[in-house]
Amino acid sequence: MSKDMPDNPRTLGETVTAEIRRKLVDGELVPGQRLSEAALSESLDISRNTLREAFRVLTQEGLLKHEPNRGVFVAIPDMASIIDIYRVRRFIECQALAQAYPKHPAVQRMAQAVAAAERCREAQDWSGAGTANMAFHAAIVELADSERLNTFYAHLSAELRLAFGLLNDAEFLHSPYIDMNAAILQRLEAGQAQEAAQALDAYLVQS
Amino acid sequence: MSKDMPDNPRTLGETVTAEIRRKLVDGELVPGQRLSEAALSESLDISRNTLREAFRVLTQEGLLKHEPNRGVFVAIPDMASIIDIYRVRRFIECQALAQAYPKHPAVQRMAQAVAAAERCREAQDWSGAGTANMAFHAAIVELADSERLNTFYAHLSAELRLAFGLLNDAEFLHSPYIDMNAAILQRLEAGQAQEAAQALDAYLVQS
DNA sequence: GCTGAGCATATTGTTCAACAATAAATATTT
DNA sequence: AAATATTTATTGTTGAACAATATGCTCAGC
Repeated sequence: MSKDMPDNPRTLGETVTAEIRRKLVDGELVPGQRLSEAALSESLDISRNTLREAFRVLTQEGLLKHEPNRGVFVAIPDMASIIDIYRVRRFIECQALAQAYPKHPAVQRMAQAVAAAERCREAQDWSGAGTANMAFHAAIVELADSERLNTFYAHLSAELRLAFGLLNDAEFLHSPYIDMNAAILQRLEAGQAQEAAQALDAYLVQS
Repeated sequence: MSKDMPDNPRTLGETVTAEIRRKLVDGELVPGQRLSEAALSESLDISRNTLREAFRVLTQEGLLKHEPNRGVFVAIPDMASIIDIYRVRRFIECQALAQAYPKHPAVQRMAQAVAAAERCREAQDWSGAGTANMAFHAAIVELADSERLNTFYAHLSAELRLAFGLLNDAEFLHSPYIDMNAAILQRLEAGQAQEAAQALDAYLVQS
């Protein structure tokens, strides 16, 4: 996946950063909530200093908001932010699709994501379908073959999950688009990159 | 400019982060160099804990590299990184240009950058010309109207300045492209966004 | 001379306790 | 009630301490 989120967190700071990040995207910490240094550090059984280092990283990722002398808060993705994220997604994903060549290894990952989503729909596992959908779009970005673009997209994705953590109608959001993803994949595999990009554009524009 | 680099650093940590960032892009700290916590914290007259917070931020920006239990080093932009950065630049800037509409406020900033670069060339101020060139490309990204894209590009830009800090043939790098920038601007203002994007593509592809 | 095991040393990782600086809440005065 | 002063809680920052780890060194043993 991405390089800036090591699988083996060698240091405690990295471990706790990953843990808080997970709580954020999983909705255990809700937007706007204030994160007290004293309370959280005791709750996680770490020192305040170590927690503050994690705060800086997550703030840089856009998941937290740091207001000097006031504290850190879970980022509140306002409408402008959501619009901005979708604009960037459209900007990046469409171009990645349009300039992709059909034999790219990421195409296989797109296919796997589509298959997984269809399996999840079968099993009524909408949460899993959502995850598969996100994997699909991440794979699209991988078509561009840029490490930096991938990690950037990972940050966007996390921010988006934070935004949609509350309105959790996962079915309404993801289910109708499983077929759309399949159609996009099909066109790309057929060498119709432009058409695939156009389909994705229509998909993202209405969101 | 960008929102993640406040002009009024309210906290000491932000101040020192900005200061180290400046030293990095100005070449006072060279790639590969190890940054001792003890030495730097004493040199900057701050505590180790505050310095470590700054380290986390700059590591997240890609300017430093953190090796657990070994220390932090100035990032060494290898050839792969430089290629990656140029790939992303081409990816983003070309699309931003292609989909731009000529009356966008950022066009004015592009024009200002071109004018400044020509003035600098007149005065043999190649460092200033380089800065103007960077402002030109930043303005191109602004055409896309995305705050996140802008800050992402700012990070790329800083990383690039870090990479080119040593091989400081600023004239060779920037001077020949002043006219190219002017040509791009001219085409964009004439409503020929596609042609402008193509010119930029050729420009970036050879780098 | 070379290799490897074990020890010494320096640096980072982490914690703790304290105090300064600031903002929010509360009380006081007009 | 409005403005001002004061209290209080939280963050900002520091310094010191100790644990954990990597590096370099010493010294057998061949």
